[in-house]
Amino acid sequence: MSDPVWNVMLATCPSRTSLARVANKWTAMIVIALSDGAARFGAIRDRVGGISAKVLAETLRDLERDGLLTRKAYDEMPPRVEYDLTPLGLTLREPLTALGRWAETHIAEVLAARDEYDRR
Amino acid sequence: MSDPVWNVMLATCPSRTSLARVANKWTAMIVIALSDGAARFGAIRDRVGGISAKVLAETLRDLERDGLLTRKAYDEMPPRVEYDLTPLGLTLREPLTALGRWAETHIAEVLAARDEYDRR
DNA sequence: CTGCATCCTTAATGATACTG
DNA sequence: CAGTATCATTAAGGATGCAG
Repeated sequence: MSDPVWNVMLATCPSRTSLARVANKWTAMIVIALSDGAARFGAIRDRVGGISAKVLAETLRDLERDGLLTRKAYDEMPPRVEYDLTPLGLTLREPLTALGRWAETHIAEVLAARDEYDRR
Repeated sequence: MSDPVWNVMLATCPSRTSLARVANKWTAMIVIALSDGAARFGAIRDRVGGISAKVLAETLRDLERDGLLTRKAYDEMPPRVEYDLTPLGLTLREPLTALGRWAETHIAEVLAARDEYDRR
């Protein structure tokens, strides 16, 4: 028996939920923030500019649930929690850092396009 | 004079707005839908399962504004409008189809991870 | 057919305060 | 430090009707 034929273009295909999680700016930035290895909650928050503790905690929980990263809480005071990409999460590093680089590489063209569009 | 050093990890960097547009499920699916060439509004809506006319029209306008696709309205009745990726938009084809394939390829692992997470 | 306008509902995010 | 809880705000999305 082979797998179902997953297709993200179908509204009801389970793979759609996965695309929604992965094609997401917070996911992209968190994966980028973890590209060099494990990091603590506070370090991730510092790296992902503008993210609130609430959104970060929620997104990290979602990513852990989807098997993209691990959460390791040390029983210390004050608390220390480390997040790290799983092997599955590591497979996202390339496509998502590529998207981040795309945004940086082409922003000048995008800004120019917006400017021209808005002048009409 | 060189360009500013764009960095999507900075909340106020203009490239962040570009990442937000590009790391987005609707954007990904629309780019995928246009991978084989120009398509009409209705054809895109049919290919991107579950998208409403409103969201599609809004997203297409945003993508046109950012210079990622062109919109060509023919003066006919009933109307016909064709959308096509620009050279800039074409550079997104690879990273975004890669994300779509990722979602389809790894959804089984993701579902298994969710299952295990939820059983705790 | 391809939208836009409107209204409505839901989801995402932000702000603040607080606890182990 | 790493969250959670709560409340308020904003953005995203859906439904319907209508127009060129």
